Amino acid sequence: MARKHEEAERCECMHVHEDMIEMVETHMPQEEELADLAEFFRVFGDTTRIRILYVLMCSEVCVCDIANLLGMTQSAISHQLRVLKQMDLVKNRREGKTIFYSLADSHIKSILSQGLEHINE
Amino acid sequence: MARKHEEAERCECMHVHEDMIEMVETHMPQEEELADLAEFFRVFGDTTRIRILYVLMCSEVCVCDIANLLGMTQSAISHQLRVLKQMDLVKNRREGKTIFYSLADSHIKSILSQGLEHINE
DNA sequence: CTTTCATATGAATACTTGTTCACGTGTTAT
DNA sequence: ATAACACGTGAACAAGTATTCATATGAAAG
Repeated sequence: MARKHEEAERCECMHVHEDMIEMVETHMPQEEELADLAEFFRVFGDTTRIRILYVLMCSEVCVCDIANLLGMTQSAISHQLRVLKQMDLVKNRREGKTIFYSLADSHIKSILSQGLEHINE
Repeated sequence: MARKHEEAERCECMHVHEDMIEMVETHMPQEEELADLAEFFRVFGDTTRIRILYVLMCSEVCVCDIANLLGMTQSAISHQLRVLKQMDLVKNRREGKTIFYSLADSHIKSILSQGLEHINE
């Protein structure tokens, strides 16, 4: 989503100290890392994906079960599982015709609960 | 983002047990809470906003300093600060003509570093 | 091989979102 | 009052995204 922002017209003021600029530039992650970080959090920015993650917290389940539980089409779930998989939030396992999905990492739960903590003041 | 999904055509299979369905439904947060949660994480899903947060981790700064530091227009920054403020991630303070922004909450840092932990395996 | 079932995927569409542009607001100084 | 400055904001546009629809893949059964 970050668009162009090449040469922005800047105002004249500059309140920050020189060492502050230094400090910001040393603490700020690299551009690529920032992009990865934003992409990571964007995955949590959708209720369907969050609901899928909450289902997978309870149990390993197949795609069509998730679709049933959430009242959505298999296709929609499959598309979102792809996103979750690409970000390494879920993993899957084949058993005959069905494919079972589960959480890839246990600290996903921790991130979600920290989010809940914040919105509940 | 989350669109209609009223009546989805569901496949016939149902692998999950009855008590699993029960468990999912008791652990899944309410619809409104899920929406708030997604909205919260969506704020972190943009590199500009993340960069602003990293700047504010270092120091309380004014809008135009952020614009200068990030090489973007004051307007773009102002729009994003509004989003951050609405989600209670930042607070501000007026001093004459300038308005200083700072982090509203210290555990924002914790959420960001957990994100970094994940993407660095 | 053909059919059936569970899942994946590409294209299309409606919706969302970040930035820019122009202008409005509020404060300080002259 | 007027000008200058820092910041906020609404409209508009481009780019991104979630879902649907139709179809493809891949495995098991007949």
